[in-house]
Amino acid sequence: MAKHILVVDDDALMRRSISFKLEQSGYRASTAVSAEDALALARRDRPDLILLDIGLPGMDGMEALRHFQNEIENVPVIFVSARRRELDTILGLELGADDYITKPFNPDVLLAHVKAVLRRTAAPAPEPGERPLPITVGDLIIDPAAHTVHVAGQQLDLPAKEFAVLYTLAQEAGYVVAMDDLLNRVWGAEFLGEPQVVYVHVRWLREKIEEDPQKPQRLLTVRGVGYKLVPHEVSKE
Amino acid sequence: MAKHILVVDDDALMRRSISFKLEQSGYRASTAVSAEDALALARRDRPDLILLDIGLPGMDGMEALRHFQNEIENVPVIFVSARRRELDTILGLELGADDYITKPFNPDVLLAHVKAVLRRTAAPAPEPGERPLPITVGDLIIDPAAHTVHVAGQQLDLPAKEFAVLYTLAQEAGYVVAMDDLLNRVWGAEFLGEPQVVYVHVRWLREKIEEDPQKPQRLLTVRGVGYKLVPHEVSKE
DNA sequence: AAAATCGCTCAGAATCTTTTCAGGATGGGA
DNA sequence: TCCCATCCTGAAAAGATTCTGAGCGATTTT
Repeated sequence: MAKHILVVDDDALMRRSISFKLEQSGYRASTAVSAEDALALARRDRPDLILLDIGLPGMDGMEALRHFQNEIENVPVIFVSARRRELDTILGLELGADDYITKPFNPDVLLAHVKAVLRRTAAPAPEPGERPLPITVGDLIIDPAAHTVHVAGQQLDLPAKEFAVLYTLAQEAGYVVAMDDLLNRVWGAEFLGEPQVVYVHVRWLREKIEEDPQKPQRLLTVRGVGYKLVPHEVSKE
Repeated sequence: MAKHILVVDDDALMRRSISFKLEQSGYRASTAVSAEDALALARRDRPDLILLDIGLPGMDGMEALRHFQNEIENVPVIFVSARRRELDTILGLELGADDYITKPFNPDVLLAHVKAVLRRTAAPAPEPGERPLPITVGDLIIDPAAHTVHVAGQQLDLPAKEFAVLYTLAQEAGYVVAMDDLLNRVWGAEFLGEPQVVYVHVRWLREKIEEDPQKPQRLLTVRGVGYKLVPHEVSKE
């Protein structure tokens, strides 16, 4: 069964080209010019995914998002932000969008996001209000909900970025996370700065979670590839 | 190896200064005066990124963009627009390019955008379920996701190139991989160096995975052809 | 206001990898 | 057996990557 995707954008050309691309890829696309229209449409014919432009006249994106999530059960929403505006994207994600993408974007990239979100939301029905679970890696416990980290029993306070790095690595515990991946996931795809930031944050992290930061046991670098977080049990005597 | 960037602009000075900056930063740049030329060139030598001027005579930017995206698989494109004015006209069609930048621009800013686009298009988020699986060959276990190798229970850390060689051989375990194949798959088709590098890496590898590097049991050379990786169970006493 | 924190950049140093080089071994066909 | 392309070896050069310490704004805390 073809997934139904609702495209909400006030720009006609945009609507047309997005829905063209989607249909070409086997989805069923419907379009709406405004959030109001979109809501009406969605109530009649529940979409599996909504592509929502933020810069809508009338009801704005944020508000629309709230309505969608109240009225339509469990609909993933991808924000499409009109300009490079970090604020939008961050706010959108905190408000509950499942993903975002900023214009201009490559149609293939859009498609990739659509697929990813559909896959992610399809499998494990995420209970609303369910908190992300803490991740344990050896004697490390990283709790994203509480934003806390425990190392060998001790609680740690980490700045936001450091936490994000650690959490990202923890999600792939045991596996290497490539430098680029790390940058994309922690700093976002729009990040224009130097990749060296990673070194610095890793260093600070190590100063906090490693016994001997010079000889990391938990947060290892895989030269030429990236970093990985591995379990480390305290050696017992 | 060095990423290939295709610069399309009808202004010679522009072409030269952009490609100079790119090459100076370690990229391989080629240039084209027109969209037609660019297409021809791109078909012969697939670029990793295209910097496309919008205000081209002849085939215009949008049309060129469409051609590129149809004909060249998955090529990210950055629009370079001559004026704010022009940009507005395409902002209506924000679908298509991966990024844009307006003239005049600071070369460093251009570079930052190039890097960012390459980064975000390079790494396809490694979905947890889609990690490459470890390969077992005798008492060797090669796990690309963790970037680890186990020989008879012992964990090994291998540098990137060595790992790549081993992994490539492991993928064809039991069969010979020709020298040329190995070079292509590990070093890429555009490798200009001496094929001797392979000997050296094989040697490093043998020193790590063979009990007696002089008498290889796992990584065998097939004279005149290449190398092969074969299972080797430790003889038990 | 001063002080502390955070995120980032920078440049030089330290480290590790990769390649090259030159000579020596080796093995298989003539 | 002899020869020669093919491989191997050790060492050194060349190249990349990562680590460090320091410093700078911006923001928040005191």
